[in-house]
This record gives sequence, C-alpha cells and structure tokens, in this order.
Amino acid sequence: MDSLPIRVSTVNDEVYERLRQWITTGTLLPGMKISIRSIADSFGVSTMPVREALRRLESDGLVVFGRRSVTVTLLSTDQVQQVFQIRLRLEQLAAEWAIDQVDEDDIADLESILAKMDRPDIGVDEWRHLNQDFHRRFYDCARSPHLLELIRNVWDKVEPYMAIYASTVQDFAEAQRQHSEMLELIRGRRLSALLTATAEHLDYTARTVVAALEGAAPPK
Amino acid sequence: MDSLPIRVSTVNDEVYERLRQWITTGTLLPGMKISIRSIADSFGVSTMPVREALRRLESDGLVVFGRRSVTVTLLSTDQVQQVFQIRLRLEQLAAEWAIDQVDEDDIADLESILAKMDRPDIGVDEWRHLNQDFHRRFYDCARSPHLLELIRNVWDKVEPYMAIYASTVQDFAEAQRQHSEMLELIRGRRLSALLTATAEHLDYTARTVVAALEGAAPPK
DNA sequence: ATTTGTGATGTGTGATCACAAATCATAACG
DNA sequence: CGTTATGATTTGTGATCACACATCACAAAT
Repeated sequence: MDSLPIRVSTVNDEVYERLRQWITTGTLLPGMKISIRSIADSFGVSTMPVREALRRLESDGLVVFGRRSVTVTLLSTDQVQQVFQIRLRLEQLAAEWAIDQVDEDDIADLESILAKMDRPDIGVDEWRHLNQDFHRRFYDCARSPHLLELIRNVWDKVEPYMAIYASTVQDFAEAQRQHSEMLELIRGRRLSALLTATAEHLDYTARTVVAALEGAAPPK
Repeated sequence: MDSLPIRVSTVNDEVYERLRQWITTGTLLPGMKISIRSIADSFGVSTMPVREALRRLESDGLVVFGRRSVTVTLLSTDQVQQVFQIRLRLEQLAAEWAIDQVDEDDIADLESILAKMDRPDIGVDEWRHLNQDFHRRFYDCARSPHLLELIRNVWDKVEPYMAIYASTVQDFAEAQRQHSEMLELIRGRRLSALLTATAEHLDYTARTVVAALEGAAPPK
C-alpha cells in the first residue's frame, strides 16, 4: 500500500521557491547583490539552506556567484533577444506535440483562463500571472513534463524583464488577440498556422520588452 | 592594465565538475544511489561542498533528491527520445546562427577534430570525447554562450545513455560520414540542407541509442 | 586633486556537530 | 516459510563556528 500524499517540504525548497519568485516578479532586480546572511536572517533560518537554494538558482541561470558575492543575473538586450529566440523554438516544439494530444478539457481550461484575462480593469500583476497560467497550460498539452520544465526555466530567465515591460504598458489588447488566435488554431489542429502565430506572438512580446528595456534606465 | 588570469577554483566547483563527469561518462550509472558522505570522504573534503555541488546537478537535471537519498537521474526510453527532439531544435537554432558567423578558423578547427576521429583503431572513450568536441565546436560558431550552455546541459542529460550505446558499438563510420556532410554544408553556407542533415544525424543517433537501450538490461 | 597604501568590515567557503527520519537487518510471530 | 515488528545503523538536513579574501573607507603622499 503506497499512499504518497505525504508533505515533505524542506526549508531548502521553501527558500528556493521564494527566491525564485522574488527574482521573476521583480522584487529582486537583475544586477542586485544578494547577501546570504541577510536572506537567512529575514527567513529566520540558517545560511545553509539558503546556500543550497542559491546553488540551484545558479544552475537555473537566475543568479551568478562571484568571488565573494552573489548577484541576480543581468542580461544584456542582445541576450534577452536570444533567450526569446530559444523560447520560440521550444514552444513551437511544444505546439507540435500538443496538436496531437490536446483534448476538450485542455480547450476548456484555456478558454477559462483567457476569459479571466479579458477584464478591462485588470491589474498588471494579475494579468502577468494569468498570462503565465495560459502559456503553461498551453505547453502542458504537449504531455511532456520534461519539456514543460525546460520551457519554464528558459521563461523565467526573461521573466524579470517582462515585469519591467508589463509595468510600463497598460494595453494588453494585442496580446489578448494573439492568445485568442492561438487558442482557435490549436482547437482546429492547424499546426503550421499555429507555429507562425506562436512566432508572431513571441516576436511581438520580445520587441515590446526590448523597447521598454531600452527606454528604461538600466538597473544599477 | 587589467590582467587577471588568476585561478580561483573552489572545492565546490571541483566536486561539481568531477561528479558531472562521473555521471556523463558512465562511472555513476543512472538510477545509482549517491551517498553524500561517501563522496565527501573519497574526495577528502567535507560534506558541505558536495551538497552544494549536488544541488547544482539537481537543477541541471542530472541527479534527483529523494526523501533521504540522492540518485542519478534515470530516464525512460520515451524521455530519452524527447530529449533528443529538444536537442534537435536547439542545435538547429545554433546552426542557423552559425551560418552567418562561421569563419575560416572555425572550419579549420572542425576539420582538425574530424581528422583525429578518423583513426580506424580509435577507442570508444576517445571517440566520444572527440565527438563532443566536434559538436561543441560546431555550436560555438553560433557565438552565443547562452545557447551553447543550454545545449550542453540538454546534451549531458542523454550523455549517460550515449555511453551505454557507444560501448556496444564499434562502427562509427556512418556517424563520421554525417559529420563530414555537416562540415561541408556549413562551409558552403547551405542552411536548409544543414538543417536536414542535422536532423538526420540526431535521428540516427537517437535511434541507435534507443535500440541499444532496449537491448541492454535496465539498470537497477 | 588624484592616487596609493592600510586597516576595518563584511561575506562566501568549508568543517564539524546534533538530530530526525528513512533504511536495513534481525528476530518474533502467524 | 513468509510476514510483520523492532531495534540498530545510515543518511540527509540544518545550525554553528573559524577562516581567508574581497570590498570599502579613510588618510597620507605625490
């Protein structure tokens, strides 16, 4: 009898998730120095689990260990664009796999998420959260946890800059239109059209983010 | 005057590289349990740097932390095939970028590596090493350290199974022919042909590895 | 006013210790 | 003989400590 709903969240995992969220949501900005002891104190734990969590974030590419310092990874504009290119290839692959696997429940969930995003007075934070939900639910149709996690990792690398972009823009109409289009295309199993739509959506997002990046002052 | 080629390798880094090599070369087989204390003792260090190194390998996807155990990641045949699909997309992207950036030095280096692999009495370990060199040097032409590292990470996930495959086969003629073809195509800047050649090479490799995997007894 | 040397401070690194939980071996029981 | 209970052992987790080095501030010299 293997009952496995046992909760075994360790301190390390907790710190890892929290720090990851702090980085991707913009609480910790790219280029900022991180003090292991400060983090440990503010969480009320020892430095050890913080160190292990930071090592994981290092391999995720979200933080960089220097000689005697840890900083949030800072990407150049070129690097941001490259990551978007990588994201595109991975998400197109997910789209290919999803076409053959998607069912009615998937469609219904996606419609539900999209409906929540259609509120005109929606806040930026909530919109970003739902945007993440939509895309993740979308890739989830590919039925490949491995690919899903990889996309999530790459996604999170540019997520801090998405936060900067989202805070300066309040018009999500175009993005919403593209989402609707993608949903229609996957519903109709129109693969090639879905691939181009995905490319257009990501290109649009990348261009908007880069524009916001160059308009905004570079973080110190 | 900023000459700073000072070597500052930490114990953590050392352990990380060694363990990574042990996993990718097959010294530590997929599914094997890892004892943090044993590793620490065999390296003559404390458990601390070993723990941090293992956390990095966890985010790399090479080891898995259980409730009270650490094991080398064990992939199913399906998962191995999926990783090869992901590799293909990333390496095709690298090929696209490389076409516009490759110069004579790159070609010369690739030819040199290929020449070393042409020895008929070459050992499997040496061949695998040179094979890695060739592909990495190839992606290096894309001039994107970020993409290069990502490919390396994904590559290493299936590398343990490449080791199993390589140990059972002693005929590298077909792979060598495909390498030569890829080199010719990048020399002639023939992008679309290079993309299909890359696809064929990776498909061939994946099929061979999967065949060896199903033929071999699953590791306990 | 700029540069350089020196000391104080802060910070990551690595070692050691204590503990709880998982694992395993052995024995008791059906 | 197979199954379960139980105690010993192993092992990851987290805390604390000592240390070396990077960083910064201030002052003295150019």
